[in-house]
Amino acid sequence: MLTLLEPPQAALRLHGSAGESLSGFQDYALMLSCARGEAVYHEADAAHHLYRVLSGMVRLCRHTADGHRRIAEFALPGDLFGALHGQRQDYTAEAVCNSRLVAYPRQHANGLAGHQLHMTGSAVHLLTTQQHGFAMASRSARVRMAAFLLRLAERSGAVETGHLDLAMERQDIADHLGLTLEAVYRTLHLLALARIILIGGPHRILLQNVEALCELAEGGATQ
Amino acid sequence: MLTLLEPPQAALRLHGSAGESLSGFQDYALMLSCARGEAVYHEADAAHHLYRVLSGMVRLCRHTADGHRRIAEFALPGDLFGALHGQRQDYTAEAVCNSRLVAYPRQHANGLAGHQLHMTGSAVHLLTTQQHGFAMASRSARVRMAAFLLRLAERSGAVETGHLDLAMERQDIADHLGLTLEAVYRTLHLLALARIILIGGPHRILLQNVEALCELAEGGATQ
DNA sequence: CGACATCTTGAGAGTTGTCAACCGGTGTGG
DNA sequence: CCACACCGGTTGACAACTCTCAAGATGTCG
Repeated sequence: MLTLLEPPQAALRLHGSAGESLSGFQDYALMLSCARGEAVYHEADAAHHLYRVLSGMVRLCRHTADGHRRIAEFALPGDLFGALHGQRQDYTAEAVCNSRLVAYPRQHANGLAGHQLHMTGSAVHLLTTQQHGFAMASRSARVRMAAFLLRLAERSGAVETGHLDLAMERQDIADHLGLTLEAVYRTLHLLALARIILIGGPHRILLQNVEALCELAEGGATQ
Repeated sequence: MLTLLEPPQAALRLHGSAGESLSGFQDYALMLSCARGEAVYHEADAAHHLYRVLSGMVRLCRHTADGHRRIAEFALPGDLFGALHGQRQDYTAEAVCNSRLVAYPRQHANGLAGHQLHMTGSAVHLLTTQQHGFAMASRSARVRMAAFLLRLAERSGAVETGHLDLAMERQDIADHLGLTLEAVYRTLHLLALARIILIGGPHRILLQNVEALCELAEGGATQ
């Protein structure tokens, strides 16, 4: 069973302690650490487990035929990820930064509070996917970036504090938003010039005008 | 109960016969016709029913603050639509062309085969939303159009026959793909010049090179 | 200190948005 | 019956935006 948590590509270190955040799974849950850049699993791997982020961040991505990468989602602390249905994983999961995860064997998840977990996972994923899809429907880099920052801020609780921690690299953001690396820099710079955000280093964004960010994200027209 | 099926905005005509395609719901299902352009329900209406398309096509859309319209999905014959959770509808549903629908009271759907229906609906919607979102991540009009045509062809069984029926207008396609009306024309024209499709009128597309369409939709890079 | 990855900015080319005009069918009223 | 308005479809010209390519700045780690 433990070997399932150690795909040959990833140097995951297992911890003895059990997960503590999901009732009913303690006996089967396994905690694991994952260093920056390490893969938790790869696309088409056997989907034996569900994962929950305890700390850090995980990116769920695919690679297209022509070598481009598309990041479907960033999983934040508290988020579940891993294929709910089917035998194989849909995405590759990689740690954006040093992260701690809990792995739940899917057989037990299905057996115990399976339905609830199913529904929760599905509903959350559906909602988040819809929001992202709507943002991507706009072709403007400003709108995409605004929607991305806003959603990340809401999910990480940064709307109140105004302090947003961008754990991922610029290239990650680019692959998530369907933009180029340069467009990400320019757009962030643009938002900073407009006094909507303040860039306090590569991984620190201060939200100065959430209102304006909302307007951009929502009302954003075509281009 | 019948009044629920007749929101004041839509002149829906009810039929006496019950739906015949979903076992266990015949006693509660109501069949209804909806003329081109009519609304089945509006965003934020009370979500009392689930709907299934028997014939025709329904667009699920929202209107942004600045008056733009975004079509999240086109529901084809066999597709379910309507909010699964929550008290209110997420989208406005309008008939693209004269359509026949079946309405299932959600309370009975939840009571009887509720879980299965839930899961089916969620899973289908999630899959379809993901695919669309991935296509939208590309900024190229060609890629978006190719993915749209391909997915519509797969869902309507047009891949085999090669004959695709575009019931919706060009503006509907534009609002679905996040493009302008003119871009839709140009892109279709471009695909026609490349011998990938053949335009046999506003609502008829002949698929001439599905391979090339797949390559465009999948391998499509950023621009 | 040097190598390397990441971050950042600049200049030109390409694609799409914007604006405008035209075409064809349909419905309506004189 | 015909003129007209109207809607959907279609195409062209220009501007704006982003991508591409390139170079430099900053920072991290050996």
